[in-house]
Amino acid sequence: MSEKFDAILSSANLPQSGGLLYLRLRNLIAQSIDEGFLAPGDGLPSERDIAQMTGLSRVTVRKALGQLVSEGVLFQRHGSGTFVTQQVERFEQSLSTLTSFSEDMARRDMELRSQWLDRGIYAPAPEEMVILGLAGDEKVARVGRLRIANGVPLAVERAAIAASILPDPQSITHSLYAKLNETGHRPVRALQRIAAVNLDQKNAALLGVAPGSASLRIERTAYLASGRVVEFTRSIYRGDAYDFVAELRDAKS
Amino acid sequence: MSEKFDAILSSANLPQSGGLLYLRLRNLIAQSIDEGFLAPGDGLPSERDIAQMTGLSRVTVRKALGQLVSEGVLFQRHGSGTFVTQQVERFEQSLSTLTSFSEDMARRDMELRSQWLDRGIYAPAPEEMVILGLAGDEKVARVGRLRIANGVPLAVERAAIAASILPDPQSITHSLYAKLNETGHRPVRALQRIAAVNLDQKNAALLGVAPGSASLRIERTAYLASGRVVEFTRSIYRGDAYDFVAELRDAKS
DNA sequence: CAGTGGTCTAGACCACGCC
DNA sequence: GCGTGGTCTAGACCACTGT
Repeated sequence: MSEKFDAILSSANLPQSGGLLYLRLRNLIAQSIDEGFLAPGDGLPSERDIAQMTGLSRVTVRKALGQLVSEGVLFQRHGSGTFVTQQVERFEQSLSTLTSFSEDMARRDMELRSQWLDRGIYAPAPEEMVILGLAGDEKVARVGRLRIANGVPLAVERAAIAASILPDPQSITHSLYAKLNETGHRPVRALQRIAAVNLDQKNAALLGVAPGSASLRIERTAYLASGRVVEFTRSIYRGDAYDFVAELRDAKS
Repeated sequence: MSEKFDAILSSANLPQSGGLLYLRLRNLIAQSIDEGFLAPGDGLPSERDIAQMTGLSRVTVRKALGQLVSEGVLFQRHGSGTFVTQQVERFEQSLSTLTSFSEDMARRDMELRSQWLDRGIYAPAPEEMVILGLAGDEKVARVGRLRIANGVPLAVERAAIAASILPDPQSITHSLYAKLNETGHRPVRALQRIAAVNLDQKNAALLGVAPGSASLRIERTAYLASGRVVEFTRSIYRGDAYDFVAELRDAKS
């Protein structure tokens, strides 16, 4: 198990030559993975063993490992060990056609699961009143889901819809858009705002990745043909699992 | 200076009650900022002072501060101190029209500067040969720039163009697209792939943010009217400074 | 229960900024 | 020169996982 490491680590004479110790160890491990000495799923020696092998303190070893964990190269399981991350399959989503997550995955032949985080009628937050154009006494339906494809959590999706349009959020079984379709409230147009954010602890736990991992926050405002706002959704997509693809055309043509 | 902190920190009796120490300190500071006790630009006491005030070790204080730094709430300057982050102005970019960074900023009346990272003719990498459709002996022009708007570094942009289209990259002064326009090689269509990634150390240093900060990596492949690929650009945009906006339409309409 | 990662301490020295 | 953050050490104890 750790003979492999003895070769990798001792050959490099870490304490010699210039540079910061934790960075040299970090690069050594990263390089070993790049060159295939360490394969995805492989376990590393314990932090204490690495410290002894390299002659570094455990704190310094932890700093090197911690940086690779925050970059998504390694992951650690309390009480179990440190391992090389399995590359997850990346998904693509178009930024020009308007489809829901469920429809998108069905087209790809993925096994999609959802875990309900929230599904009910609430008094609207000020933000929701403004965006959805709610009257003072109107309620809002909130639908929050964790989206899981082939067993991998991909996104946290929280939608808000006027209760007058969706009075019974509990009745949604699969697709929100399918439900809106039934009642003639399917949106025909949407604006999406995309930003990169570091995951907070709560969303990181839901998505099964390290806090601070890069993710895409997408705020979508969807409109009916009449121009009325029908849906406002704020989603968090795992950065390591999702690509968004857009086609641009020359403004002058 | 630190009387304010004495009140904040001592009133909370950190070492008492449950929970992890570094998280309690982290939350205490975050809360102080949320509630306005600490304003953007304000300095915090030194790590050693905070340690003494709270009765924690400096390592633990650093762990609490480090988490807030990685979230972009605080920033630290070596030899100077720890400060509350100034909110940077966010920029929006459309994902439906094809414009270059220079043109985009000029429209906004921003003072744009570029710092050259790279500008020359090279032997192409395999990836470049495939994407740009280069012959075996054809060279590639690389144009790498750090984009700075109103003094704030916003993006790292690295473009690759066939040398037969852009034989003299040194002659570019401002806009790459303006240059391509001159020689009749302006792209009319582009595909963009957008992903969220954690910044590595090098790009983080260029953009002036903490390593690990969330950023948007955008790979753009641009096409001439003839269908030939004219440009492949890989850019890194600061996540805290950029929103991308897309308009979606129903596939069925 | 043995081994793992997670937290925490009390020190030390270095590198940088500012006066 | 003095104070700041940045690195590093040698230990300790806790919490979780596996057998």
